[in-house]
Amino acid sequence: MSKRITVEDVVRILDDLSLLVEMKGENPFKARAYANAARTLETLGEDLEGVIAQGRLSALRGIGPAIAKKIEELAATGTMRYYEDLKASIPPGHFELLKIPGLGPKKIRLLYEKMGIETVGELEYAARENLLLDLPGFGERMRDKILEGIEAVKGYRERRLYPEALAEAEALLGALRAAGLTDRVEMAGSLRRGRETVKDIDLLVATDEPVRPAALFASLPSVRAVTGRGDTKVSVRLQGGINADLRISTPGEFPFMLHHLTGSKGHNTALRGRAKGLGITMNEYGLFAGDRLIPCASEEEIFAALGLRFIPPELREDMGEIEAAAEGRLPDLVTEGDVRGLLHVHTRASDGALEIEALVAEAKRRGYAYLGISDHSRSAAYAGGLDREAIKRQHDLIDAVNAAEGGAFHVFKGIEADILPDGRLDYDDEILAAFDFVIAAVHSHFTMSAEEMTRRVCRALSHPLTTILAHPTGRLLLAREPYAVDIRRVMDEAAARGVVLEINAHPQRLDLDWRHCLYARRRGCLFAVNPDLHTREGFSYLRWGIMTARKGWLEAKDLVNCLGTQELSAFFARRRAAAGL
DNA sequence: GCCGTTTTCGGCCCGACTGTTTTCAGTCG
Repeated sequence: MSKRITVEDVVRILDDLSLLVEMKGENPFKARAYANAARTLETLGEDLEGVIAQGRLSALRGIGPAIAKKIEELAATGTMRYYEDLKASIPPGHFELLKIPGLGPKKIRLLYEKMGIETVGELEYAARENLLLDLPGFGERMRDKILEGIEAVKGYRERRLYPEALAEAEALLGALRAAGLTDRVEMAGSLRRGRETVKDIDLLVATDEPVRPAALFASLPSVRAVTGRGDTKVSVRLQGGINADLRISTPGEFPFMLHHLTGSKGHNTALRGRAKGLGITMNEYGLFAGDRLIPCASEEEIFAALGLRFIPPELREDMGEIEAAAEGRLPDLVTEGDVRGLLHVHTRASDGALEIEALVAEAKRRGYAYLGISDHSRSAAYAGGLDREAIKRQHDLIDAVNAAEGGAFHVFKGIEADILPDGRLDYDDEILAAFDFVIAAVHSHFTMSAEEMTRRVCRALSHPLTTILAHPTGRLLLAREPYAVDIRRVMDEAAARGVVLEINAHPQRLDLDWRHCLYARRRGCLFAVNPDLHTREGFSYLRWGIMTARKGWLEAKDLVNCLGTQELSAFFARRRAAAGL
């Protein structure tokens, strides 16, 4: 019985094959063929197993007899011979080298053939020792760029995206809870605070008998190695490479330890300062008035003992939360349940996987009242940007869907319009005016100076038909730094123009960053937590966006997609009326 | 390796940028 192969597995392997073939120096069009096949499957609107069972694989665009045969082999046996062989013929470190900006399959192959470089470490050595300068295509600038890239890759290697770390942590928690050895088991650390990337997993258990939970934790199947072991703490490295710490506390000390391990460091320091002002000493074992322990059964009671409302973990970043809690002006943080609909949704008309009807069905199933469709604009050729005719077809379709829904559900007409290098939007005003809302987004020319980029984005914000600014910094967590831009000036401009700031909920974006939300909110900006979804799975991204909004102190009233259909419709209409176009 | 026919093999998306090449190759989105 082989492991069930998902379409995501196949897509990943086809993308790998594309890279491997290119690194081998084979026909580049063969590499592209694998990538094309991956894109087809990525946007497959039906069940892969069904397609295979019916022998229809090679009928799909971009999948011919050879690739179909390989996929069938994979589905039947769980492995693909060709892929395994190819992978074995290339140093495993070459995949990591691809993460260094400026290095692609060709240059990596050259480094390997001329210099025998297989890993990031070897490349760093060669770059520092000036050994690369003789290679064609490598000069001093390239050397500096490589060294910069290596620093970034090293930093990324230590961290994980939040959902990945959360899944690992939940599996550990589940195993500990299932064993029933402890009174309480909780996550702590940056994971509990909802940080966008996580360096290690912190877990905490309460028990009077620490030996057995410690032994259980150290022997879990997902543990690769035990890296530290004391009376109250076990440190391990998991199979996936991430580190996890289990702290063991007594039931009585649990709330204090939970608060302490949740952090942040800055929050704890500030809170200890407040305690000291009240004549109270605070550490991970308790609150003490002199020698006397102030008993607290929960975090709520700890905060109360310090004269504070409960501070949700997301806010514990030393951003003024203690003052706010003291003055009773903590925000009433938005929850997933406050969200009424999703904007920024892609369809098959550009690079999405689902048709509008399927998107509507899924949105209704999840209890939403509306969707805002926003495919890519024409300049995004690589993503299948819409031309005038495609827009017309889509609008006719949306009108038909809305008519059929009879008001029970609403689809808004939107577009994700590229912000061109000079700051203009990707269509003329006549076309833009046909949409209910316009999402402006930078998708190209990332390497401008901060001055130029800021001017570019601000010009787009000043367009009267711009409704939302998408992923304001363009970052990809653990993969690409934000482009150079004066984000404060961008937020000022958005506030002045009434443009909504997107909190892109894709776990690799989470952009606008929560650190900027407070500033923007004070300037009077509104926000939209947008899934930027291309697949059915994308519906679940909303969770990460809401987490980010909560870290940014946002309430339901700050988010336009917490408005009801009529109110949002009126909001869009006001924007368009003000544009006078 | 796929596609579409020019039914048997030639073309495959592309524009911009970067660094190094003085006419272009590789990378990126």
